[in-house]
Parts: sequence; C-alpha cells; structure tokens
Amino acid sequence: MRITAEAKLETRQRILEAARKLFCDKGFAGTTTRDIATEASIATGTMFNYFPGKEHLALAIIDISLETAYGEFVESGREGESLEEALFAHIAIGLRHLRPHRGYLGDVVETTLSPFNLSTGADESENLRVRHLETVQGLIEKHTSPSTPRPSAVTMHLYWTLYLGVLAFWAKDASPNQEDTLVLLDQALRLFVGSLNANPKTVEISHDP
Amino acid sequence: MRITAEAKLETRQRILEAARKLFCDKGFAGTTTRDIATEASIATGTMFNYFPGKEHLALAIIDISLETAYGEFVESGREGESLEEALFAHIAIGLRHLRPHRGYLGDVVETTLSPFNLSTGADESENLRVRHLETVQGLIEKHTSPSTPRPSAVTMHLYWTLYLGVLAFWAKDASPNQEDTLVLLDQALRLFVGSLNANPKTVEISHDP
DNA sequence: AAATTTATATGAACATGATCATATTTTCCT
DNA sequence: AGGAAAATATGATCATGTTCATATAAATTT
Repeated sequence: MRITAEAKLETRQRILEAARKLFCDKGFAGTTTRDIATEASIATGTMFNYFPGKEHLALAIIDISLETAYGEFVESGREGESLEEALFAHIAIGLRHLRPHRGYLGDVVETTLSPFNLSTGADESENLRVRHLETVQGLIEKHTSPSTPRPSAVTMHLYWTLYLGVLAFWAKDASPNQEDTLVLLDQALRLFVGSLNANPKTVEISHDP
Repeated sequence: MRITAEAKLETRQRILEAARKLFCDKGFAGTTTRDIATEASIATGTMFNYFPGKEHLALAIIDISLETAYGEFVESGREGESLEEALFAHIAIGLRHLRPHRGYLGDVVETTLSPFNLSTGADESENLRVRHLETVQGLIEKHTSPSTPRPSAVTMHLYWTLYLGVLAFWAKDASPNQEDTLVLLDQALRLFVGSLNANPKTVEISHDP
C-alpha cells in the first residue's frame, strides 16, 4: 500500500510535469491530451483518472504557481504596506510566478476562472478564486477601520472582474516587461480601493430590467 | 442572380433562426452543429460556409440583439442625460434585449468577447467590441469638458472589463428580475466615471514585473 | 497462499466541431 | 441556348476531448 500510494502521487506529478512542459512549449490548444499521455507514459484515458479534464490540468498548474506566489507574498512582508500597495504586491508577485504560463493563461482563465463559470461546485477553480478573494478580504479588513462595512458580494465580484481584466491585459501586453500592465493594475486598484469607502448611494430599481 | 442572392440571404437567415431557437431551447453546449444544420435544412458542413464556427454563429445572434438595443437607446434620447446615466441606459437597454439569450450568453462571451481574445483581426467579435467602445467613447466626449484628456487605451480596457463583469454577473443573477445586476452596474459605472477625471498619478515601473 | 474484492490502467469507441474532395448549382461568356 | 468557369452545397472524413467496458494489479479475506 505504501509503494502504491507513492506511485499514485508520482504519476500525478508526472502528468503535471508533462502538461506543464507541453503547454509552455506548444500552447494549450496546441497540446492534445494524447500528447500529454504519451509524454507522461500513460494510456490515453488515464489522465482523466487524475484530472477531470484538460482544463483542470492547466488550472492545477496555474494553481501551484499562485500558491508559491502567495507564500512569497507573505514572506515579503508587503502585506503590511498600505492597502493599495499590499494588493498591488499580491497581484504583481502572482504575475511574476505566472510568467512561464503567460502564453496559454488566456485559454485557461477565460473558460475556467471567468465569473461566468461561478459554480460547478467545489472544484479546483472555485478553490483558486475563493482563496484569492479570501486573501483580498483579509487585507481589506486589516487595512480599514472596523467601522468600514465588510465588502459586499457585489464589491468582491467587482474586484474579481478587475483582477481578470488585469490578467487578460497582461497576457497580451506587448510593452517591454509588460510595464503597461502595471499602469492598468495601479489604475484598477485605485478605483477599487477608492470605492471601498464611498458610501453606496441607493440605486432605484425601477429602471430598465 | 437576383433570386440566388436572395436565396443566400434566406439560407443565412434560416441558419441564424435555427441556431437562435436551439440555443435558447437547449443551450449553447447542448446544441450540436448537426442539430443546427438539420433544423435549417442544410448539410452538416454548410453552415461553415456562412459562419466561421459555432461560436461566431452565437455571436452573430448576440450582435443582432445589441444592434437593435443600440437603436432603441438612441431613440430613447437617454444619451442626453448625465454621463453616468447615459452609460447606465446604454447597458441596461442592452441587457433587456439580451434577455432571451441569458442562458447561454456566458458560453459566448467568455470565449469570444473576453479581453483575452483581443485580436484574431477584424472578425465579428472585434466589431461588436469596437462598436460598443466607440459608442462609449462618444458618450464620454459628449459629456466631459474638452479639456478632459481622451480616455486612454488602458481606460477603455478597464471599461470593457467592467462591462464583461456586469454581463457575467447578470447571466448568473438569481435575484428577481436581476435587480442585483443594477446595483453592480451602478457601482461599476460610478467607479469608471469617477476615474475619468482623476489625474493618473505616475506609477513607478521599477516594481515587480 | 489461494481466492475474492476493490482500485486502477488501458485503449477502443464515442461525440462533436471542423475540414475537404467531390458533386451540384449558378454565373458568365460567346 | 450551350458550354466553360466560378461559386456553393454536400457528407464522408478527420481531430480531439472524453467515456466506458474490459483487463490488470493491488488489497483484503479466508
């Protein structure tokens, strides 16, 4: 039982590594699940015993990078800076760790992290989003006065929207070292942080549907 | 030649109508291109002579609705209201026209309108986004003082991001009549409009990459 | 250790979006 | 009108993500 359990993990690792290599090399669309199986020395259908599908595989890779990035963020101590700077660092460090996956990030994010997908239940993409949002919520609470109302679900949706927008921009950013992304990130975060204190004026719901 | 050219258009219409019906009925993923072909009384491959792919077909349907919506917006005279209200009306009227397609809007938007896709060139999705952004830019220019700087590409990206976020929220909004979406829309637009006047502080690009 | 049960790997088969050589129809030329 | 050339329709075929009955191996029981 010991040997086998380890072998399972090893196979899982082998699949992840094969996928990572191929995705980086030939992109997400350019890599077939058969390619991955071959590279990982398993049968065509076996990877589906380890991951629900190709996209989840890619997401798992992204997830690992972001987990590492989070560790680095915590280590850096930059969560102690101003809210805006802490959020900036959180995202920027994430981007740095996502660099190797920039080429195919779009394919993953657009179909898996998109807010349109909100909800096949407790799968891996949920985890990633929820974890990120909990971190952000924690930072907000840490940096605002206790009187400030907890950010609403709508507000957090807004944050996630902005975050995906930044990721999207970054994935396509042709400026050297993706500097332009930092401008966008700065602008987006200033918007967001600014909105936290603004008291929400009531919206009349008699408008258009 | 006359009769045939009309027949072409008629076939195109038949495909669009078949797709619209099936998408509304069984969703985007639940409808196969073969279903559409059958419903439209054409061969399996024929629809690919009229549309580059299944998604473009869905996008064309969305596009028609939004074109109609734009007409109604212009008629309504609400572009004369405050910038925030004009933008609100522009989007809200769009949502009203997209209602029949709410069930499958996500599948289309996420893969076709997502900012990740920025650029297979001048295809239909480009058109939709560009048209929408031009309208918005027009509204901004109309409502701000000539001294206000033209919104940058980054700013417009931010707008598009927020717009997609609203669409995503709306597509899943379970509140009666999707009222919650209007709250989000209001919040998002207040953010955006507010940002137009704020002078962008320079961002030091020495930060993380 | 043999037998049984359970978990896992396998690759053939399936579903479906898309392609493409071929057949059919339309348009153009004389 | 008759035939050549171009445009269009067709459906068999392909590519690929995913499933599933079956085979194989591991764990458990006797």
